[in-house]
Amino acid sequence: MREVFERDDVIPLVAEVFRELGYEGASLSVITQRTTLSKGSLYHFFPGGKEEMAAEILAHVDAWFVEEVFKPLEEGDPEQAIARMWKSVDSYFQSGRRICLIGAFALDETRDRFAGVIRNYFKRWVAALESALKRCGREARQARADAEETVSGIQGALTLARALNDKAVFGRSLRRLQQRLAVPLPVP
Amino acid sequence: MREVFERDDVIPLVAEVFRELGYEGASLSVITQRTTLSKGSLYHFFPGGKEEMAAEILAHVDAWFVEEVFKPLEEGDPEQAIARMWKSVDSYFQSGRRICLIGAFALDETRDRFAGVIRNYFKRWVAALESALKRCGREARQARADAEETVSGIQGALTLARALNDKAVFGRSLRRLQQRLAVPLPVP
DNA sequence: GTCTATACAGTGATAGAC
DNA sequence: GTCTATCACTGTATAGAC
Repeated sequence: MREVFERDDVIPLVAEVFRELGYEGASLSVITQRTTLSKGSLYHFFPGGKEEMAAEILAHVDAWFVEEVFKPLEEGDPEQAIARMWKSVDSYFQSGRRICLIGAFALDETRDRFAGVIRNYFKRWVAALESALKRCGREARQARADAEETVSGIQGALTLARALNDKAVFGRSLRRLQQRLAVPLPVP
Repeated sequence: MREVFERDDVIPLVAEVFRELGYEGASLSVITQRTTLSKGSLYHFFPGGKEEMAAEILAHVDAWFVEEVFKPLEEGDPEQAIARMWKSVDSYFQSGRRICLIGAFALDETRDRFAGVIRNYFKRWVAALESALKRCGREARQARADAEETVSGIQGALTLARALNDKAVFGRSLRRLQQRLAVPLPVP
């Protein structure tokens, strides 16, 4: 029995390896095991090797957030978009069982390789949320501060949940952040 | 010219390499360069190799926080201890230029090797802060929530500052967290 | 598009001279 | 306590058969 893969089938599998082991820790031998693909096949899909795999995955994750989270925040109904963000974040990070690959890459020298993507991802998230908050009627300075604090808080929650090996921490943190972000509707 | 090192002289140097490159990324060849010590010498100090180096460093960092932050929070005047915590955190993480080694280790499979230390570090930090907040007169549930949120928030701030390559983010986040934690003194 | 076989640099680690 | 020399092994990457 022999399976035939598409490039896009491989990406999520490899992504999970990077998430679990980090860039340096994700060796090709582990990747071959998890994908059930040989090195030859992997290099067929990604001639640039490991670095190309990681770049592709980061672009993939980024694109998902752009469509699912950032664009709605930027363009859609702000309150609906914010509610959707909380839902997407909780499900994407599997209620704290899964970490943020881009956030993890930001912490070590891996950042240097992918500085652009990493920076843009977080920059756009903060800016998109800030925009939505302003359209909710929040004052400009406050919107900026709250957006930054929220994105930062999500990353912190992921770290702490992982460190304590307690996904409940993630749920609690998310709920606190969400509550703080909920603006009281302007009194009619 | 030939330098003679003590084990304790080496630890901070190696620690910085781990912080920058992560556990897997910190190769012995880099460590020899940064310490100016040969592999032979390193194995003289750390017969257990890389894993022993990392364990030693984690214990070192942990001990520093215990003395500088946790114990004061647990035993000392709570308001003074909290003020001291903010100062220590800002200076330890060099206002956002330096990341948290223990937090970074928590994110990838390195966590599995050092799960105990990592868990205890964060657990004790949260508990110590919670204790101080209670002694400040805060209600128990609120104290717990605020402690968790603060420690989590610091980790998030480190991640975001690194990702955006903007240490100002760290300063702002720290100030916001600090402000939220500041309890209004009970009205006399 | 998949595989095996292979190249060869770099890895963590050890032995032994000084 | 320091070094150099060397070890076996795994790392990424490539070539070529099917």
